Amino acid sequence: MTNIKEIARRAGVSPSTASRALSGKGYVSEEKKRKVLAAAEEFDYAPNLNALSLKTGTTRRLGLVAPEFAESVSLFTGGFVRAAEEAGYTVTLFITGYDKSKELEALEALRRKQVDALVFVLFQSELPLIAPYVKYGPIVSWQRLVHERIPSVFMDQYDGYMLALEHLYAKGYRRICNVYGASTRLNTQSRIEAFADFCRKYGLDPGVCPSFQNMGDTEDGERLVHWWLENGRIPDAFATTNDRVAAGMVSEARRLGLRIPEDFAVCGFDNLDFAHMLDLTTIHYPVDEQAGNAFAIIRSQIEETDLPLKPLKFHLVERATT
Amino acid sequence: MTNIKEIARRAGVSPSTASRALSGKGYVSEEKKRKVLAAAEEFDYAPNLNALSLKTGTTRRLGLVAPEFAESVSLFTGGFVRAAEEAGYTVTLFITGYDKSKELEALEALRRKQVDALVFVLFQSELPLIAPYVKYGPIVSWQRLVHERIPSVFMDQYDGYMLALEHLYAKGYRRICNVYGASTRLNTQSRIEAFADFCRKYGLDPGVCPSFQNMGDTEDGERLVHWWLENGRIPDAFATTNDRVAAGMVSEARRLGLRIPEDFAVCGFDNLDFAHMLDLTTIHYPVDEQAGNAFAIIRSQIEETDLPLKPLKFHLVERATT
DNA sequence: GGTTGACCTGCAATCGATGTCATAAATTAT
DNA sequence: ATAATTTATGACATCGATTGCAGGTCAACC
Repeated sequence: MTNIKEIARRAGVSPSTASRALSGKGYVSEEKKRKVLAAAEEFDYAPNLNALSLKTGTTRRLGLVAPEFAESVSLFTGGFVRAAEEAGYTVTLFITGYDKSKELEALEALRRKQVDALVFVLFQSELPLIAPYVKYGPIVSWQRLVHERIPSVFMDQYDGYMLALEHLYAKGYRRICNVYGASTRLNTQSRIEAFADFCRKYGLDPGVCPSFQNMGDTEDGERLVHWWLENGRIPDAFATTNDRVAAGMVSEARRLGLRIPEDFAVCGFDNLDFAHMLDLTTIHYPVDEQAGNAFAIIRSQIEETDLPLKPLKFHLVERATT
Repeated sequence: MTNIKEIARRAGVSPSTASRALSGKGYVSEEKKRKVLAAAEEFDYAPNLNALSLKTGTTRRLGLVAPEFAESVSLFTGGFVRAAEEAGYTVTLFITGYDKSKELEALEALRRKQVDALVFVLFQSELPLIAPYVKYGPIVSWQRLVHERIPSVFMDQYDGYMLALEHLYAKGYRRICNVYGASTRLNTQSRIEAFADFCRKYGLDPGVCPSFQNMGDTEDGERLVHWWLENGRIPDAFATTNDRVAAGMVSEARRLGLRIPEDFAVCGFDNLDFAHMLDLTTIHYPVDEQAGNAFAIIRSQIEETDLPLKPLKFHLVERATT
């Protein structure tokens, strides 16, 4: 439509002068500046960002790669986008559905300069496949990992899980069942350590209940209740990997007429939206702020400054299920 | 990095030939084609999308404008992004926080050719402010509205609400309380009509219970329960604007020791994730598919074809609260 | 043998901005 | 009065691709 040449013509100056007038850089006489600005106003000029991106080699656009938009991912996304917009960046979404080839597409988008940087929320690909792409722009991960070129903004869940265990102990529960998430995640390892330390501290037998791994969905929680009803004495309390599993346990228990926390207690993790509706005791996970930190790291790398990260802490939200 | 000129040089041809070889358009001898492809492979060539966008004036990037990233918005977003990626488009997110100036930024992004089109999920701005921007690219709305240049993919909630009312009637509830959403929304009007028709059909007195408007949050639901406990005989059933309100009512009732549906029934709307956890009877709203339709409309306009839209229907999901 | 048309290739323009450079006028310093 | 500096401006190259056009070869056809 109306480009800068057109504006220059209308104002009776060269494109260079028009550019200077509009950007405010370099020398321009007051008079011509006025004319250019007037022409820009009149003919509704807006710079073409693609031209700028080509020229500068940068887009002020970041890519966010996530498998889907469930609860905590959308929290993270919201926090990330807000932080980015605040600083004048824009965010492009890549949804992978746990498909590695889709993850590759996001990496290619970085290579083709469609985005300046990438944040991986959760991913499937092997690290050695992702790593070479850092030469095209910063890559940050939410998922916990160890790599010298790809920082991750994870929080070690040892502390958070210990919070849950201590709370259950304080409430008088002794036979505690661990409901862990994916066994491959480093956080599961942290939680296992936390439990071991917890048992040592209070002289409890770590083997009093079996632990469970790879639990993640509401359905897992529902099944778990049934498993226990059919296989021996139900534990005093469950410390779970996330609120979804916890919610599944709580709602299934209610359906079966069991009372919570009298028949058994449940502590969730994450403090998602619906935890409040279910009156679920849980550990609050500051996903929002963490997303802000992810952005800060990216921005630090892009702008070669050193932005401070917000220190984050888990905290207990006590409700009615413990 | 490595651009097409570099590849051309390495392959011993001109950039034009290299371009033709890479794109497969126009005549290129087999031999040179091989050489170009080999060079591209060897030197890890990837086209700069910004250059392409500048040249073609199109980005294959769409903007999605939403106030925040809560439940149903993220469902819509997920559906939209999946549909877009399927067709080779990418989606950039604009989160407004109900701030009109942020909505304007999204519109400006369209004008500056950062995106080819926009979809507004929910917005605050007046239509006459948005409308002029359609000359820069298609704009579609999820929020229901009437405008000849801005199509909206709303579903008239008359049918869905009637489904809820009929269900409550069939279950034997007669004193039904309407819990409506924002009074400014056209959908609220549709629901009021549905209720009027419903009462006429069954010879019920529409004024048997007061109706409520501008309910939207969990907290509204919680307050509503208290209001009724303090102000007269509680209705047999509540037909609500969305699951959040319904969830607030259900969870507050449980907290207060009331039994559902014996003391009162509640029917939600949307069938969000957590409805299952709360065993909430609700009306399923096919947000996913609707987002797909929103994309189809945009694509039709961009590519000047005429893609079919998927016909959508509400349906009842009966659970334990009615 | 000359015309036609398919095939192949590279030059140069283009998309819309920025920025370097040369040139020149106006101003200040010496 | 002259040198040095600041101010002002436009021509032109550049970012990285695509594409119209002109010029060329070569086989086929009449």
